[in-house]
Amino acid sequence: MTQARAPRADAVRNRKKILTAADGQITAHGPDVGMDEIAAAAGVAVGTLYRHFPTKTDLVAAVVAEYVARVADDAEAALARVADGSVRALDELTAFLGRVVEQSVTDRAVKAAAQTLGAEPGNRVDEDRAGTAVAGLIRAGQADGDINTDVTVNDIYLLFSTAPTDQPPAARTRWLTLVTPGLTTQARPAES
Amino acid sequence: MTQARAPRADAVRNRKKILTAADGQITAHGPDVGMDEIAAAAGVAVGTLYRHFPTKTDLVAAVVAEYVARVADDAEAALARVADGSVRALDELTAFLGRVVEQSVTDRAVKAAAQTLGAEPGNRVDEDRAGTAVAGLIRAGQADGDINTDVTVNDIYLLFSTAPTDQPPAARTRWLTLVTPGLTTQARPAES
DNA sequence: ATCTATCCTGAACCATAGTTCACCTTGATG
DNA sequence: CATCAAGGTGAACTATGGTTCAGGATAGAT
Repeated sequence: MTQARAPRADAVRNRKKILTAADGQITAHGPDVGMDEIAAAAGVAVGTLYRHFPTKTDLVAAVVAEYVARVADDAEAALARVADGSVRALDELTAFLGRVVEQSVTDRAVKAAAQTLGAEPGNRVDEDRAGTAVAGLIRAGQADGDINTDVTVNDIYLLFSTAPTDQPPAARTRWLTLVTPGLTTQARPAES
Repeated sequence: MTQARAPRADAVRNRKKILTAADGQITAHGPDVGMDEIAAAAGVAVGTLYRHFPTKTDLVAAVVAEYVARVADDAEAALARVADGSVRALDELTAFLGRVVEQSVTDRAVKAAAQTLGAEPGNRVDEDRAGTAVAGLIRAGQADGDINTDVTVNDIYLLFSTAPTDQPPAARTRWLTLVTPGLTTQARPAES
């Protein structure tokens, strides 16, 4: 067992700066930001990007992975609240969807970039975590009689992937209103 | 008044071939197909593309315009059928949405290309035609008591723009099922 | 049949953006 | 401190893809 040397402190710092900058730049200027611009935003030279991520695809994949992890955390927190019994599962699920759509300016840009570059999310672990949590929410909602019995996790994914991310907030809210009834057992009441 | 000379026959033919090829290629290989590939698919040299469309953006804009025109025709036809009184407006609207989602492999790719290149659709005329027709369908459906009173054309646009185009047919169908209840006054019955 | 304006061709040009690499800096270990 | 390998730098290289243009072909009019 040869003792592996620990990575240098500034290297760790830079890696973090790069990921943050990449996320920010992709969100702000779309998937086509140059590596140069990401590097500039991170206050680092281009070469440093390539030291940490062999290719742009890898960099984007890392950003996506981080995003997925955040979503997974969110979903698990929601499920925990439901388990406490303090809130209805349907409400929690709706709120969760809302939050995702909220941040989804990022989501869209990042996902688009990922697709364009053919990047694999890499850590399917977090994806599964999110899926499991959402499945729990759905089951709970069905037990309450609020969520339609034929609804599955795939349906949530489907809606996810079609969220109107580049639209203004009002449109995103409206979208959520329009889409929710398909999951529930209740008809949607007309708004004022 | 100087008499403008009529365009040559082969030029007209080529223009059509180019538009068809561009549509096909963009649909098949995404927005990033090269001009070379489009030219090859059209059986024409690159220079010819540039004779008809000064820039790639213009070419894409033209393709989008054609697509919009087709959708407008479809919507108007649907409205006409409703006016006959032979079909319910809600059914016709749903069917219309279904058809759009059906062809929307094209839609998505083309729209994405348009957005990437910042192409203006150009003939807002056809867009208005589609909008007017859809508005008519909605009004009719509301008169029937089938469509929720707060639904507007913008809602339809919103759903349009979020159609899961790159998904397999089964997913698209399911999506339509999930989304429709938001428009109607009825709750969705669970599927088998 | 001839003529010419219109149209087509495709090799070459150029701008952009990802990627490399030879050289310099610096954090950590002794 | 002294040392050196890990880390950082940024000019230069390269691949890709939109765009141009000088020369050749052809539809259509006379």
